[in-house]
Amino acid sequence: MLTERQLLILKVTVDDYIQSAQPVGSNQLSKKLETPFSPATIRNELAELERLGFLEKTHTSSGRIPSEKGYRYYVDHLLTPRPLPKEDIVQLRSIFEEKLTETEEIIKRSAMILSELTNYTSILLGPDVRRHIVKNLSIVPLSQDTAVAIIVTNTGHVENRVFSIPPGLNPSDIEKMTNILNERLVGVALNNLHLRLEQETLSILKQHVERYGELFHTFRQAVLLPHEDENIYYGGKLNILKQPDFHDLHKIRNLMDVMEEAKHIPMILPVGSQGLHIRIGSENTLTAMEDCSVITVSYDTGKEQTGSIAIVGPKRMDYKRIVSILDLLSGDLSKELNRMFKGT
Amino acid sequence: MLTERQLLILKVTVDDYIQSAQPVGSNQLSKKLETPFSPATIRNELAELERLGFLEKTHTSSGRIPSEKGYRYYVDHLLTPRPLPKEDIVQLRSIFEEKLTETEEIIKRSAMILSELTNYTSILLGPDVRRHIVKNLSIVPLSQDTAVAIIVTNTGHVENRVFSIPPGLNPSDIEKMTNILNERLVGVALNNLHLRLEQETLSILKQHVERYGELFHTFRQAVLLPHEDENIYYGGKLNILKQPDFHDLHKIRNLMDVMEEAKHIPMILPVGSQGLHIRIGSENTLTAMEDCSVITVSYDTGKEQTGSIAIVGPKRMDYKRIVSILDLLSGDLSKELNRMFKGT
DNA sequence: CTTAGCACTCGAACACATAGAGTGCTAACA
DNA sequence: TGTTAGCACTCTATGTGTTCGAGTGCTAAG
Repeated sequence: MLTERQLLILKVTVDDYIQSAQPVGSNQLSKKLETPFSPATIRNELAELERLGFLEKTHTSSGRIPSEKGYRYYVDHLLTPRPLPKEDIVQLRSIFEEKLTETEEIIKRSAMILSELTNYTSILLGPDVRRHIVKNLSIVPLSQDTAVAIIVTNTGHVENRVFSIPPGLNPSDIEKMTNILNERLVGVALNNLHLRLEQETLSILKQHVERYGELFHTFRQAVLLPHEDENIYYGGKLNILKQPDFHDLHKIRNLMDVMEEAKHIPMILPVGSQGLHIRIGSENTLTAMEDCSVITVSYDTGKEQTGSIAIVGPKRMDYKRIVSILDLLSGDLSKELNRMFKGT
Repeated sequence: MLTERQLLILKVTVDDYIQSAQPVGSNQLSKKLETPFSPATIRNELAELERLGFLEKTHTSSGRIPSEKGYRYYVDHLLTPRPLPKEDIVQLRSIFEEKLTETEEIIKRSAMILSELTNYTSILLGPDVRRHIVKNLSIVPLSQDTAVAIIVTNTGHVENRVFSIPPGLNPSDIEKMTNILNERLVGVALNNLHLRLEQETLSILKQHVERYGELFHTFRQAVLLPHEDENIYYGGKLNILKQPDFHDLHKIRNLMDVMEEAKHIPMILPVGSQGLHIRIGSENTLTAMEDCSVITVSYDTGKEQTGSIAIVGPKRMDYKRIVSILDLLSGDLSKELNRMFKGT
């Protein structure tokens, strides 16, 4: 068990290192502590903290830096979230100032403000498109052999895909098909659409639409998969380059690569989980992120749908500040989005 | 005027430096030349080429590297485009293999393939959305007070925007409005839409739609500006980090910053111009790009619409190869897109 | 005009010395 | 018994000197 003084020294050490990015020595600490102990005393404590695995040295005669275990302890027990400065709150709230009408816009904007405010990279995931509810379906013919299928969801999201239509098809058949689709599929979630399409509409189409087979087939193909990556929004991708912790070009490239790959996103932003989570260094599943810390938080958009936010920075991240910021934003975002879609 | 031999030496020097990124010395050149002159002779020529401003030294006793003037001369007079290797052609043509139905998809894919093939960054600009022709307009109500306006263009592009509707409006009025808009605005280009909206539809709406004022106002607001930056596609943004020429993190950040800013894009990709252009180093308008060369080419999509492609790399760029690649791709792209939209 | 020869220059790599920040340990102190 | 002053020690960062090699410019001979 750590003594009061050890806790204090650990806290101050981590705080100092987070702020300065320089190993912290006993002299510095001695000056900084409220109850000033001599450097020698502090050296003893530092040695003990190192023995316990909370601190590390970069080389034999250097000051101490927090180990991952140290950061973890700091985050779990020593984090005293202080209220955000007013100007930060103002800037965060500015997201909702200009009445944006689209979820997408608000999230985009949040990503930008977050990265400005934190100087780290922000990744935001919008509510899962696949759970949106179909509000309207339409088919607009473009040429002899192509048409565009448009699906509007309850959130105002619009999916659209060009598909080919069998040449020489009777235009009224397309209209009929549109009507049938709307009758049967409005109210269905996008991820069920495919299934329902066959169950509910195929037999009816058969009765009313000539050459339904070809048309149905290409249409079905078109609505098969919503673009999965268009739901990810980034802010401050280049902020990584600002961090003194990252100097190895190779690692930077790896990191940026991983973050942009849509397929890695679920590893960074655990989709299901609620609340705020902090992953430090090797606690991240992706090895490219072993030098990073990631703070994630979920927000909800009503109707049991959630989105999530991640801030990616160095392990030497300003945890206190980021936690406060994310707490505030996730709340605000939830409120705003719920307000927007209360009537849909 | 340069002698035959000087031309040869200049060409080989540039080629060699492009390939190795190392200053080129007289010994190396002597070995590499077909008619082998002694290093001493070559030194004399190099000195002359330097005096004329085509070559530079990094320090007094180093080999030579091309100056901007040198690159310019090389590009203008010494570039002998050789046919692309087969595998490159195969990879380029693979863009059109899987029959993509949307312009956007094809361009996205081109950006990716280009960056893979060149190891530089590619920026592609799609055909100017504002010149697309309205094919269909529709309004889908989402809730009591919001609706989404959807505009489909002849290219299959779909613009959509959520806007608010005055509460308590008669739903049939929205339908009426949609009909009127379709009657009057189909066939109009997006950039004229705003003007035509007022000229053609306002008076008719007045007659048929109750409380047309509020509805018209918010709808008008919604279709005001298409998102201008959604027409830019990047490939291999991180390839910059691969180039040995770029090591200064600060410059890299500036460069990447500039490229991602939509407002700078017109400076990189001159929208109006036809054909292939090469800008070397300080020939670029943006100071952040003074260490880069940019090769741009336009492609056409029929109906007098054009898009453009840029490859951004170091001044020490493989001009020969990139020019060949862009030549081929712009042709293929034009053909394919023209084919796709011949019937619209 | 070409080239061999040569003195010269500069950068990269390496060894070495020094200063400074920090440590651990011991012994003295309260 | 906990705290602290003192001291030897360690390691990094910085600067200096040396050497090696690649490359140059110039001169004089071919």
